[in-house]
Amino acid sequence: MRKISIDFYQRSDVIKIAKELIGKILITKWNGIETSGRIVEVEAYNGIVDKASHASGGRRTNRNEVMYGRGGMAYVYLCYGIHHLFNVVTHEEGTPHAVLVRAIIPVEGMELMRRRRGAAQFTTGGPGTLTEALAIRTTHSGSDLLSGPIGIEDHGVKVTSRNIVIGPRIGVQYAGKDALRPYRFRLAPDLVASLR
DNA sequence: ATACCGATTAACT
DNA sequence: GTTAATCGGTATA
Repeated sequence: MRKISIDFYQRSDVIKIAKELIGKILITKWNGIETSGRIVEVEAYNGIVDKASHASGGRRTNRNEVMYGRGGMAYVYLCYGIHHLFNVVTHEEGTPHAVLVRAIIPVEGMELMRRRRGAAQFTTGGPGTLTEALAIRTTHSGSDLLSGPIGIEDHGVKVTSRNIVIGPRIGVQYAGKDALRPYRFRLAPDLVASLR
């Protein structure tokens, strides 16, 4: 039940951090009420050299400014004008690394998440649906994961590299050869089933 | 000012 | 397999 420390986020290897985020608990707390889920799928975005990243080539805009801040903050942006996508900013200030959280397994606050999703049966298996379940919006971009309403905790579930399936990232065809890089990580399906 | 596109999703055929 | 939804970023003028 402990919040992940600042040192975890500020390391330089975004691939390693992405893998280690698998199995951790993403929590939001609004008005004293918590909802949470276990992270089961992520993607790493490797800074200015990564054509799939919003910071590709050193691009710096109002939207992605928080990526250039220190690790341990939330980067939330609007995708396709509809979906709020949540990222964990990593590395130290000045290096725009980030990890996109693509899927969670609901843990706490099922009823509230169900209501937010607006369906009798709801899923949190996509980057846009998990933010809806946890009520994360673009206005929360820049939120501090150590002191703010969005946080990540380690509840002691052990995940080894053998339990992680690696593949190319989704929806980044425009990135040329960078689209093929093995930067997508998900918990092995049998483990996902056992934790659900 | 105008046009095009995207780190997606749910509801179709 | 296809498509509408919907808006900020980016490029072009």
